[in-house]
Amino acid sequence: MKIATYNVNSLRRRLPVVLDWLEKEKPDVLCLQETKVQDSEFPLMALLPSGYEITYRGMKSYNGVAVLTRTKPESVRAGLDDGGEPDEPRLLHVVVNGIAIINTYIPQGFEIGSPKYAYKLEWLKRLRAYFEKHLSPSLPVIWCGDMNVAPRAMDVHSPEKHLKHVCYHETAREAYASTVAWGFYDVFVRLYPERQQFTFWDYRAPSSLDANKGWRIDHMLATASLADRCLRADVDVEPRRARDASDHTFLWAEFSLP
DNA sequence: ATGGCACGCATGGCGTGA
Repeated sequence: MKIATYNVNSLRRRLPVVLDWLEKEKPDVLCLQETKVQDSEFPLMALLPSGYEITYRGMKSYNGVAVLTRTKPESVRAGLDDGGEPDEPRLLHVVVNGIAIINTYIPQGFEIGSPKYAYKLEWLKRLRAYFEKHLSPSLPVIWCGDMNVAPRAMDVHSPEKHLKHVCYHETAREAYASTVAWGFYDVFVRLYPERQQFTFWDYRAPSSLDANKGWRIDHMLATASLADRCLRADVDVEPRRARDASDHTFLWAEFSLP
């Protein structure tokens, strides 16, 4: 099973990139974040010819997640369900081939000390509670998406400059690590522990891609039994170089299923 | 040290992203 994750930064703007990549890579599952489109405006007609089943939850202007699957999901959930703000356009949980796939767009957090940053930390905590409530580390589970956290110093260019950045601050890394510790393994890191490989390069420094000044903030994690079955994973940088590119690119992984 | 670009929108500037 091949599964990929991609922050599109507007699905409508990125349709050619997404359709090209589906055609080229033929994943079984593609998780998208920042679709930036409310459900009534979702570009279904453009995507259906690809043959994928499409599950989506969006809102106007911001956020929004979607999951494309070869087969119809056996079940679908959206948002956190602890009685707080469900924030559906940031979490889709589908089950495909008996495997739970959780696609998240973790809040970015604006700046340290802001209410948005507190919300980010709380969101990661609530997500761990979600895993505890609905899943088990002994089951095959995949969690992927735009986590807005660079877990290690090597996951951001110039880490010393970004100690107070909301995607690298110690408290963000700790919050993320605490959710991961529920029972997940980063499959890219397991395969390539020493490799520096970013998934995001800022638009605002047009040279960021050529200078490789990026961040690894998009992640693919799996519970133990599944992580052991991940034989290949990689980041496809080419779509970041394309015309009208997103500021993120695709991360994918393959699992050999029993 | 600062800002830079892209996107969406009850759009002609602003909020948001990271």
